[in-house]
Amino acid sequence: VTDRSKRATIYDVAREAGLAPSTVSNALTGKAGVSPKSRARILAAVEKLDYRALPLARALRSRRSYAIGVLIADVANPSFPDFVRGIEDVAMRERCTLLLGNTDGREDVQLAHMDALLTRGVDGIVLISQHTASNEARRMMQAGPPCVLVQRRSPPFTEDYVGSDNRSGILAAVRHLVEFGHSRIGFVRGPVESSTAAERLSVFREAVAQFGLDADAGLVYPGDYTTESGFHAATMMLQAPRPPSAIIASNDMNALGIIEAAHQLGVRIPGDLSVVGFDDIALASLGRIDLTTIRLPKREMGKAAAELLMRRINAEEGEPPQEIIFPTRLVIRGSTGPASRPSHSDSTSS
Amino acid sequence: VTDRSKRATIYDVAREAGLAPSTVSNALTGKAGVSPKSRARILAAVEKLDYRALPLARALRSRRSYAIGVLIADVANPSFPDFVRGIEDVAMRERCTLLLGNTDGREDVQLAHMDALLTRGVDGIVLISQHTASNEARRMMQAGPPCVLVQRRSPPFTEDYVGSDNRSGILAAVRHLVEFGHSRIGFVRGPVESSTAAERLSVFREAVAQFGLDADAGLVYPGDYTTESGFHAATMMLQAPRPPSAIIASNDMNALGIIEAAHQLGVRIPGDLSVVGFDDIALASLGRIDLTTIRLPKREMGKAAAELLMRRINAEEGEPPQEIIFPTRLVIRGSTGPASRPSHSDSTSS
DNA sequence: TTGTATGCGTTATCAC
DNA sequence: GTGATAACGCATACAA
Repeated sequence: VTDRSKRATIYDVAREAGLAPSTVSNALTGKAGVSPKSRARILAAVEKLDYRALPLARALRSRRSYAIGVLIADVANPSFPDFVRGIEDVAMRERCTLLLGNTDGREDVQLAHMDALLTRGVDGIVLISQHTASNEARRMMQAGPPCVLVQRRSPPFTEDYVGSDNRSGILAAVRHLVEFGHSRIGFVRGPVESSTAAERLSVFREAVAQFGLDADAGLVYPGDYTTESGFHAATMMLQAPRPPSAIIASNDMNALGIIEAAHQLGVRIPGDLSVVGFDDIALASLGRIDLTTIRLPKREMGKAAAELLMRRINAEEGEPPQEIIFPTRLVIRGSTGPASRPSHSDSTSS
Repeated sequence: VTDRSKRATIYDVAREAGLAPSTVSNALTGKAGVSPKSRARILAAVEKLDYRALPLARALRSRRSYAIGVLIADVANPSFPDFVRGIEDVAMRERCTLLLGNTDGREDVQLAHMDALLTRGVDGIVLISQHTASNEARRMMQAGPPCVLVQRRSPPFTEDYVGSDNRSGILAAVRHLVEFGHSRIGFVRGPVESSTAAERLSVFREAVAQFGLDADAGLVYPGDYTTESGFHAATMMLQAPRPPSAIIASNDMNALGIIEAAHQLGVRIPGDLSVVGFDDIALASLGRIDLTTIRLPKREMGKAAAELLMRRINAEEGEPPQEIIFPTRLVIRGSTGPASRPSHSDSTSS
């Protein structure tokens, strides 16, 4: 059906329909100024020859590839599929194909991918949690086709952006923990390059001040979005002289690491330690995990990013960069509970 | 850096180097017959103008796109990233880009994706767990560029294939359970279209006969690879008059559903029920999950599939289809244990 | 409304 | 070893 070697071209269709190639092109690309009669003849010929325009050639000529690039920091994070599905939703509708790149959070890999995408003539790019601060990255975003940033950006905020309301999310989480009587709350911060992680941290610090919680510097642990990072952070924090009675993770995968560390140290959840995640991945609701977390409407965010991108692609220049912030919602499950009486006793040593 | 409008073309390089475009092309694509001197001049010009060939144009002319398509049934399955990474490993080395498609296990979506990929001129396609039986699918695979199937195929087995040794995996699992004294073993079978699922089932039946286990038809439950399916299957089986004392899941995600159902029914694992998964996703090793499972070398399989595909792409026709089967290994964790004395008592009703 | 000619950036062909 | 020139398949001015 699709062997390139003996595939019908627009010329074949033109001949079959007794019209000129340009007319066929006009008809097929939906341009006005083709008589209904000709259009019908062309459609018939197309049907008969099973003609489909070659995207390659079309893209070369028209500078429109009907392909959009999606760069993701970590395919293995369960949040990713949700974003992708949202993007797919609109991509399919717009007859676009997705080019996927996994960057491992490394800027060099990201730049290489971006270069490959640009050079392939994608119509636009969705950057999910990618580096945006460097000159190199900036230059690419400006020189190339439209870009929409998701969940990470850098000042000055001159790009289209889809993000989440981290402020209310973190505040809700802290308030929830405070209501349970927690006053020593640990916090695993996400990657330093992540604007989202930075925002969450700053809001957390605000909340600590606002609610009069322990502002111990040791309660903020540097990390990233991985399970390993959560494991490591919790292992350290829980074995410190005065361990926290609750920890807010950088995200759900991170929280799984925290839970694992607690498990290995014999620290019970939520008895000895409350844990709050961020994202609300599907696993969080499993009985064995039962993670209280801050839900992110990931699919909707992906969809919004793609919609915005399509608008940029189809529209004239000029509109100022847009910023779409999605609300978050605290989903309370079994990983959070009342703080044990005083400041809870020292956990078992390793 | 990459604005298409004022991007250096091969003509610019040729002018800069004082040579002809075709010579530049020859030099850049590594063809023999270009003097070292010219080559150096060309390289210098390329450097100076920051020239990079446009893949679009290159593909149009040379019929080689340096892009390969990857179709996956379910991006949300944690196994998927591992396969993809394996594919990526070799794709990057070969300077290929990945075009990703998610098919949801639906054949119509799959065919649409395949059409899009073919029509985009990808050099090859890796089909992970896709439909391969229909005429339509077959025709596409034959008419188009090379295809490599992973984890699912249909007779007659005339395509390149990368799979796993399901036989020894299932046998090891059953033996393991038998050693624990289990004699009523449940089995959730994967999607009917999956050759892998079918093979596992048939081996399971063999094993049941071989070890003289209960051959109750109710112990084989139809399902697929999802968590929901596992949940549903386990909910039914555990509430049946004579529930199994162990269940082998269609895969790890499926096992999570089984564990969840047990959790909700108050059935303890492994006290009342042993569970064995298939895949060994990262989560399986978490203390809260602790799933005994049959490990699949996913990344290696992805890599092997990509390597095989590259060979097909670069080689002349003629070699017979190849089949690469990877060994599996039973990883014993905490979700399996001794069978409770007799045939275990009825579980709590919902 | 339709047709003609040309260009998109590259590689392939075949002279030189 | 090198260089004109013609494709690749389509879209776009512009002429008819």
